[in-house]
Amino acid sequence: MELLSLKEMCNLLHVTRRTIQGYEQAGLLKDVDKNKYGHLLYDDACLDRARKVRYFQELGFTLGEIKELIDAPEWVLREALERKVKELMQEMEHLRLLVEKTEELLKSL
Amino acid sequence: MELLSLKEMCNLLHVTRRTIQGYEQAGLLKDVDKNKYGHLLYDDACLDRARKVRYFQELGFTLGEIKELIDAPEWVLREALERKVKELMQEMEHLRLLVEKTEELLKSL
DNA sequence: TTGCTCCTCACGTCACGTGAGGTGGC
DNA sequence: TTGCTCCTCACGTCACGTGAGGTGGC
Repeated sequence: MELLSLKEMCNLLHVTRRTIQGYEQAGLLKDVDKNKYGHLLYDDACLDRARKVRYFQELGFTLGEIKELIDAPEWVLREALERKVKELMQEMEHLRLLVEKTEELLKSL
Repeated sequence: MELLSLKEMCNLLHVTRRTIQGYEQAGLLKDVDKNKYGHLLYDDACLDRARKVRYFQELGFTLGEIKELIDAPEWVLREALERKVKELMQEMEHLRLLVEKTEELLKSL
């Protein structure tokens, strides 16, 4: 199996090494091995997992919440996602009003 | 002139005293007086200013950016707001796609 | 004296950013 | 030896949260 270096992971995920380190500190991710120079190595399962974390973060979950969700049974995930979708829709509506208000303000400047 | 207590400010703005303290530390707000017991007092100009800060925060500006903006000439404000509106619209589009993707995911669960 | 509210520090939190100090192949 | 990359701490940042310790009127 081809293993990925930390740098390759970072490039694929568009994050810095510090972000990956943060995931490790949060107990979300772990290198599968190190090469003879001590360089960190990851496999495809790690990559998938890191992508999942990224996706949950985009949805607005904290790393702590993600830790509870990422290996949770499906109904837990489902409920969390449904709640989050509602929150995001409210946030979008809030942003819409804010943009509207700001465009009015810009006209009056 | 009727002065407002810190508590009244907080209630009107729906923020905690710590938030107001943060504004003061950032150099954005200052009490106009203290009563004989040392309690902080604010006037209507403070309230307006705090509301402005809140509004800028909702738009996504940091306290540091707000410090640059709040007393800036109109064209500086205009440019900043126009940029921010564009950012917010991109963010809204991103959220829309994210919600769409998540609703698809929910169907498949 | 007790209970309540207000004050001013000041450390904690979250998700990283940003060096510091050290290692190993080229 | 120099330059480059990688490593592991560990303090810094941002906008507050959350006590700690002290004051004053009731």
